[in-house]
Amino acid sequence: MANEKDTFVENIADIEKDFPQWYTDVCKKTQLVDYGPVKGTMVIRPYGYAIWENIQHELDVRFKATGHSNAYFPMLIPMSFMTKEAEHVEGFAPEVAVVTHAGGEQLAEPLVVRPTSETIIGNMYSKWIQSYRDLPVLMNQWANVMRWEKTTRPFLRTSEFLWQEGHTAHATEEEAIEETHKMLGVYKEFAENVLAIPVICGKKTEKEKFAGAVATYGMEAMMKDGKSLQSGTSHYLGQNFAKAFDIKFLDKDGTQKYVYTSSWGVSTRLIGALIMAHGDQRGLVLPPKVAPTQAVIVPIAAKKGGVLEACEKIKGDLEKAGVRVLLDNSDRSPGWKFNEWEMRGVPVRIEVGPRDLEAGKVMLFRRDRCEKAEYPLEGLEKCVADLLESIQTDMLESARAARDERIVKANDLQGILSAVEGGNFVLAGWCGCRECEDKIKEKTAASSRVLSEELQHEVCAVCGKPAKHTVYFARAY
RNA sequence: UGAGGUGUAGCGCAGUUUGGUAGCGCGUCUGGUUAGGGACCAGAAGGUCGUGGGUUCAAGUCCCGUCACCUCAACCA
Repeated sequence: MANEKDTFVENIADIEKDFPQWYTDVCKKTQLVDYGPVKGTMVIRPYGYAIWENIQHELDVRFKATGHSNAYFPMLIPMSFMTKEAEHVEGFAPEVAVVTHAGGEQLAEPLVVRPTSETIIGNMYSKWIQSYRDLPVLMNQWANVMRWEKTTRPFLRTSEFLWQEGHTAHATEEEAIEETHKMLGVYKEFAENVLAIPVICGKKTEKEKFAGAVATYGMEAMMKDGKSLQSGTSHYLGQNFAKAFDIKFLDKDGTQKYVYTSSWGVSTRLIGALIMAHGDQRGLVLPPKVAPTQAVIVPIAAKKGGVLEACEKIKGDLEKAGVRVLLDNSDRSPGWKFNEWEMRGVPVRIEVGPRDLEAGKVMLFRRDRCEKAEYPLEGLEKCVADLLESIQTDMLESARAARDERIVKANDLQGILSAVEGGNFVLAGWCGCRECEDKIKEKTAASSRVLSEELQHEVCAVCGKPAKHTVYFARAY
């Protein structure tokens, strides 16, 4: 519960100065999340979990529309599975948790708590896939995974987190690559239309690629302080896991072939992205499509005749119109409620008092712009529904405008450094070599996020040799 | 894992320099008046200062150890 005055900072510029602190304060004060008793774990509280449920729902609709089915695979993976794909085991070895004892005895083979499920799913796919008729296999799993991170932050990096991981197997390379791109496209559409977060998608460099993948594509979102958050990934795995797990099928031409696989995922980190992409000095700003409560009704002078009754009626009407609505009839003062629900990011507030009712009006407040205006009581459902819709699109537009303002070009190391220090994404030329990528990281603390689709530079910002790519560089969470 | 910081009432903090019996604000509880931006009045409860040891007549305060949390860096969804 919020006690003292919860204005997190005085003005929006100050958010950028002390953004990490602002972020942890918001997470706790708005009752999204709490720390668990085991270090690095988080408890997602009902308000936070409700956002996750809305995210799950919106994604499930999209996954089903693209032909995918949900399934569930075990959390415990035999150690021997993890070691079958060389790059994969090397990439994940430092952060896996291992079960060595169970049932009061030491296990003959230790079990790994899944950091991701490519291996155990590969193992099952090898049994399920025999013929070209079995392909493609298009599955998704909603699950928890565990990665023993050294330092943690709510939603952005915790030892255990919730996610979905899609795993598909295809007869041909083209089809698997197409799937990889298609799902990245699904993520992009979802991020922009549901989360109202504009994203930059593209291929990751070798250095940033998933352990065991042939190619990794990422979705990067800009946070209010200009840093980037990797919000989703889609991997083309080639035949790496097919060969490691012996996933073969008999093709039409009568020969045995390895399948081509893909995997893709987004996690509860998206909740962190929502907070950091839209939040302001008053706290959360949630886009209507994922807000647990889309409209809150605050009665004024509730004891006076008719006020509470009118609120109940408005609530019923809105519910009928499909709006997630809450009537706050607790005995707090109205001002307290205004601040509380603003802090928790509810998109629309409906103020109902005796004076309004007399005039046949109510006051609507929209959280994204902090604007208040009178609306007629008659036909209010329609007004609220329309308002929610415009909040949704306005949030995306203003986030996009803010982001585009902060994408700049640079031609050398100094240019990259001053740009990222100003909280920008930087487009710079790159020759393609690991040394230059490392040097940028070392000198500017910015990492390569994704490759731009078009080549916009002639030379590498570091070595001056001809540029092979234009790359988005940014400091990242 | 490297560097820095913080642990005192449910929450946020002061007190530590210069040792002398534990303070403030918010919240909570009781009663009442209120209500259009975190209301007001009156009363009450609540902590031995993260933790272990040491110095001292006396330790929240000084010394040594230890744990937890936070920030930055490194690593990652």
